[in-house]
Amino acid sequence: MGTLPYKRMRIMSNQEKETELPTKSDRRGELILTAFRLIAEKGFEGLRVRDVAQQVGINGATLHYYFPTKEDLIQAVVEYTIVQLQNTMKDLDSSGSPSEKIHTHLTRLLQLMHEKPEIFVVLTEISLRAQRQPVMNYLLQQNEIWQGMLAGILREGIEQKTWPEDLNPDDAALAIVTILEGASLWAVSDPSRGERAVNQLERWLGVK
Amino acid sequence: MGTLPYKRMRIMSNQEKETELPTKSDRRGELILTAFRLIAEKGFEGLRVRDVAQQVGINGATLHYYFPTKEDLIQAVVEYTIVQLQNTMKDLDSSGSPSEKIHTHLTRLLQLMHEKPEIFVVLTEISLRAQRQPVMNYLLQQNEIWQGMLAGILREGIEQKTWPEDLNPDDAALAIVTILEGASLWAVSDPSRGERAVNQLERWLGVK
Amino acid sequence: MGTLPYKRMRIMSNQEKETELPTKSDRRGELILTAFRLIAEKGFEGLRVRDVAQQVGINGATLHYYFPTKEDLIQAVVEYTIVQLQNTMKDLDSSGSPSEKIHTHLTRLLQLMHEKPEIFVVLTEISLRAQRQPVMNYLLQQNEIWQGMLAGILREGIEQKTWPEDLNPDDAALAIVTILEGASLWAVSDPSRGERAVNQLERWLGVK
Amino acid sequence: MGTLPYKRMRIMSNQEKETELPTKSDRRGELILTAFRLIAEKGFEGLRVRDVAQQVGINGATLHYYFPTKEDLIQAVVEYTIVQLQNTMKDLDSSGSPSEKIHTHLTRLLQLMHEKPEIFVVLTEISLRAQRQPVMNYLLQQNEIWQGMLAGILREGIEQKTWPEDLNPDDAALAIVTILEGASLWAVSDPSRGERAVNQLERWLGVK
DNA sequence: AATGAATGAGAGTTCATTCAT
DNA sequence: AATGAATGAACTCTCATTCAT
Repeated sequence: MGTLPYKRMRIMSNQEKETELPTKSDRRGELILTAFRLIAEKGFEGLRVRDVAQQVGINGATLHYYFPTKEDLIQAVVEYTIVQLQNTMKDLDSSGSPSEKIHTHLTRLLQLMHEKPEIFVVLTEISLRAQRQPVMNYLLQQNEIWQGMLAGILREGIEQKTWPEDLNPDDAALAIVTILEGASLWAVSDPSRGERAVNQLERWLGVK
Repeated sequence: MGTLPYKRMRIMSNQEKETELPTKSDRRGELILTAFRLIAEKGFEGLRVRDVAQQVGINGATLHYYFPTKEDLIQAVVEYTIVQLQNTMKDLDSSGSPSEKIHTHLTRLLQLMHEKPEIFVVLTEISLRAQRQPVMNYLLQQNEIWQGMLAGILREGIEQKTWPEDLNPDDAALAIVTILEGASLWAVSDPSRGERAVNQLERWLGVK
Repeated sequence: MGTLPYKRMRIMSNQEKETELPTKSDRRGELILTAFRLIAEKGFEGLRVRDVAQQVGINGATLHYYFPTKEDLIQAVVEYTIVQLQNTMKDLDSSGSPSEKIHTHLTRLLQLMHEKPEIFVVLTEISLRAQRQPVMNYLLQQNEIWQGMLAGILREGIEQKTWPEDLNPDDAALAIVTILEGASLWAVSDPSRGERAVNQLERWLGVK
Repeated sequence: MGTLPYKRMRIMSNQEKETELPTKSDRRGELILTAFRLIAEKGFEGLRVRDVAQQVGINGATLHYYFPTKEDLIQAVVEYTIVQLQNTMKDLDSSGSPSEKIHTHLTRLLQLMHEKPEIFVVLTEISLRAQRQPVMNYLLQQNEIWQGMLAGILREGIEQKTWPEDLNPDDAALAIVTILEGASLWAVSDPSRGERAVNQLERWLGVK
């Protein structure tokens, strides 16, 4: 099957529906988006508030009008990033067979990985940081919620004989999450990598 | 199967045989080890040459005698980290069935993840950085070599009917690599996470 | 005699009669009073126009409608502070013996030091600043006027044989002023200090 | 008696004997002295570490090599200032009648006020600050020690009938201290002020 | 009268690096 | 091999002030 020239199944893009965070007209949103982009580009290591301000076209002091400290700006980027991902979790609540739900969810994640690969790279940056700076625990919670939802669907599928009884739903959910975390690392430099790894995962799960 | 109270199969520890890089007596090695530890602890974002020097007990200026620039020190840490991992790749060349080779390899990796989880976290830091700073291409090459060796063994196993013909060895190798990369993210804060994910992987591969 | 549980002689409080500066309803007055309080609390070193505005409940920019510059605000505080003190100088013009005048005057000053100790601390801040920023010369003039009035009364008392002929009225007036300046330093943190020092002074002067 | 063209009684100057703090050759001392001078000149309000560094002829960053923070530098200035004053307290332990001790002590203080008037202005700055920043409590302790020593000598003099029995030694000591605190305020701009006030004080005490 | 947004100038502090010894 | 001292460049953040509305 290989690397698709991307278009598995057409699902309405996240970009099309989201109305959440930053409207282009508001400064706060611009700043978050710019900081987000710079983190994706240079990592936390290379993030400079002055660069963010400059790219938005405002004075460095003005940035502090919106975000008192650099850390506040980063926190906003974290929230923005998580919200982007939460949208893909809605599929797990939708109607359909367990197998379909998983497939739809993974498909949307891959689609997002093509459209906005930065999200996944930033996510990796954030995850690394979250283990050091306990302020970011919010991310860890979200991660567990996601994993829990996946395990629930797998459990449901086991009851319905979609998957064999000896499949451990928790471990399988963890494997799914882990593969996506691994894929996130390369989202920007080689997004097809994630796609191929997830394809293989889906074959193992038989959701495809 | 859950989280084993760690000891799957006794393989001689990496720590026991390695003689490679830093002998305790030499300053250069001490500095690399200390920088390595600090990167694991605080990320590249939080690495300060002054801290490295101080923890080794020397003056900050003296560090520059051994490593002219910070980047030189980082490069040495990268090499040290990769060497640690290369040791686990020797199993892939050893005798035994393809299935056994894969299992032995994964087992040694998990063992290392328990003994020196920092290696995996630093690896993630390095991988993120490698995509921005082309100086680190060496890492990417190693990654491809590893992936190629795994694919070769899988291909061998398919010929020997260990695995079905429709298994794509490249995708499966990528999935293995990807799951380990995902597990690396949590190696320090929750090493059992990696273990459970790899266990599930091994069940899918039937190498267990 | 020690520290009186304050109430030496009942003199109508300054607070009761003053009608001068800030009516509660006007913003300008509120700002002056707030700035005054903040200077007493944190010194000129710690005075921030933003804090003044915020405590009054207006925007920082609005403050500049009332006081174009920070220095203008400070000047208003200086005037407010001096006016508060000038009220105590009226006693020096009143009827009565020289000895009584001095006593009444000092009593009212101590009363004020208990009721509004901030005035004296701010006065010290201002006096220090006045020696550097010649804009504040007004304060120095007032100081000399006060000292002159005291010397005049002493001179009057010497003629009336209240005090011995060899008392230098100028030096004695200066000593009175100086002791009150010294007492001002501690007005907020320990107002009884000033009272005890002035009591001793009055014993030396025999006005008690 | 008026304002003497200064020379009451020749006492060996403090400057001549002190060997304590800053030798001109060492940077740390230079920085303290320069900061001290700048505080006398512009107050804490106007103290800028960059100015200190520049006047010493070093880079602003180098200052932080000696004093990690501005507050550390200020603390050193406080200690320097207090040490200067402590030298004058030695007279209080010397031999001689109570009256002579007091006179010698006050004379040395006036001498210092002429030679290094900045000490007294900085002292006033520090005293104001000490009531806000409890880190500076050391100053308050010194103040109480000084006052206690004066009271002790006065008490001794009362026993020896130098002073009348109804003199309250604590209040008189406080008055002495207070007059010197008041005189400190003008030490730089008009040092004769302090001299005249202290002269008057000495006449009241009869130590002259 | 009042405000949100913006700014320039500058504050203290950090950090990798250099250099004379 | 090692260090204390020094530095330039950069960093985040502060603050009085301005301006359009």
